[in-house]
Amino acid sequence: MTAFPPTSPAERRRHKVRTRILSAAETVLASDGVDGLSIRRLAEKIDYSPSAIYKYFGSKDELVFELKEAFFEKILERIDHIVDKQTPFHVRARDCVATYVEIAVDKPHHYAAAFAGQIAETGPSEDEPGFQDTKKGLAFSVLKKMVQEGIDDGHFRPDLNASLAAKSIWASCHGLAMMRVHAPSFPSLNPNKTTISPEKFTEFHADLVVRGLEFRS
Amino acid sequence: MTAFPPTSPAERRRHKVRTRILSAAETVLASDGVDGLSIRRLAEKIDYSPSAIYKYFGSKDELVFELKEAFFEKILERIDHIVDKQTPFHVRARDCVATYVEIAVDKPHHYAAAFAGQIAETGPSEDEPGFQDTKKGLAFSVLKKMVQEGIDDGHFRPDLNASLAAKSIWASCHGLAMMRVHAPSFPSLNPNKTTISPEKFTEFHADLVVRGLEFRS
DNA sequence: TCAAAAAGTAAACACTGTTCACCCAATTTC
DNA sequence: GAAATTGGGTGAACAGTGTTTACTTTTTGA
Repeated sequence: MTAFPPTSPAERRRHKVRTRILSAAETVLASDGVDGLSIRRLAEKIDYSPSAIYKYFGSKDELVFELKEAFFEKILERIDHIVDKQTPFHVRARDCVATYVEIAVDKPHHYAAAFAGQIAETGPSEDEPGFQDTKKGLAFSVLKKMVQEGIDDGHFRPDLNASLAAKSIWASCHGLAMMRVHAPSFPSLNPNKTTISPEKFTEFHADLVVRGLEFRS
Repeated sequence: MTAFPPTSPAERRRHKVRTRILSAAETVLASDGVDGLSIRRLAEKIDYSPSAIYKYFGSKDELVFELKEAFFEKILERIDHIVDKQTPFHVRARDCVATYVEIAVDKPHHYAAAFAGQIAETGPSEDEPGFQDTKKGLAFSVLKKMVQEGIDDGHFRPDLNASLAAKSIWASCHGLAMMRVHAPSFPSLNPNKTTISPEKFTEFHADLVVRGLEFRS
């Protein structure tokens, strides 16, 4: 259990090495993905032996998990920033969707890795032990709060369950993010006539998602 | 280039071995995912040497690609069957979404593998060379046709572009499918009060997706 | 029948994550 | 201060992986 912030020189040194490993891993992940991120390659980058890594991380998965957490923390910050703005509600809502997707596209390997754990691993299933505390979980609760606001203010259907709606939104965002990550030219590159930039398409998608929730008289 | 259907005894034998490999691979993929699917394990299962596999498939990726194609063919069949039904439009639309997700959940490893290729591989980006011919591409065109029908019949907004709308729908389906694949208890297991079955949630999601497209006076 | 082509194989290459026994230096305890 | 204990760091090994190469056997076609 490495204390944070580090106090003793020993802990401080340990923390420093840990950080060196993590930032080396961060670079490799960004450029070559989780498959290109090998312990040996990491060790070489920081001039240690491969086995040394295991004095700091129990396994590769554990190491990658920390990278994912940091990534979601960054997403969380960006989204939080948008939610706090004083722009009209539907603009904020659309911006959240669009921003989420753009971050994913910006760091495709990070995003893919974040959701490519072993099947049956921790997805955004609320109330699973620990999920609330994870950065992913925090991001979700922010989203949920905004949906609740939309319901309370009459923008969204009053019969909506905020938690379920938020999950549906997340799923829709996730889907587009994945599509764009795995096919950068999505939705199209050289089509019949439907020439539209990925960014524009993301806005279009965001609009549809929000529309689905809106109250209609 | 193995001809199909096979004519000569040689080709017939070759085809038989190929099929044996594929069906062994199919079983392993279903139970242990693409990571558990190793050439050596496959070879052992069919009592061949590992290198023998390479006389039938150029690489593991090539082999897996065929499994994915077969999988999408199955999806296509199911969806096609729904589209052809004479039920009300919005029922059909919702059923398509729900069915797509349920198939994914039914064969989680298949679905995950189908979309977990190298980043920047073939996603549903129309008009990329060959995409139209792939099973994935075919499935997409079926979806697009249904959306067009929805527009023409006044169920959907008349200003919609069928191709873009179809892609948005697909993204939303894909997102939920991925969520449910990676977190089987999604949307929730033991929540505060929001007890809802995954199936019910999928219906809810499908409903939202369709709503986003609907015409409102 | 005999040459050519195809099918199948063992062994190796270059990787992977992980563990083990060991060494050495720093820290803690007496 | 000396002895003992901890913790960082290492090389070598284990058990895997996809793939290639050289080689042998079988089957095919003229």
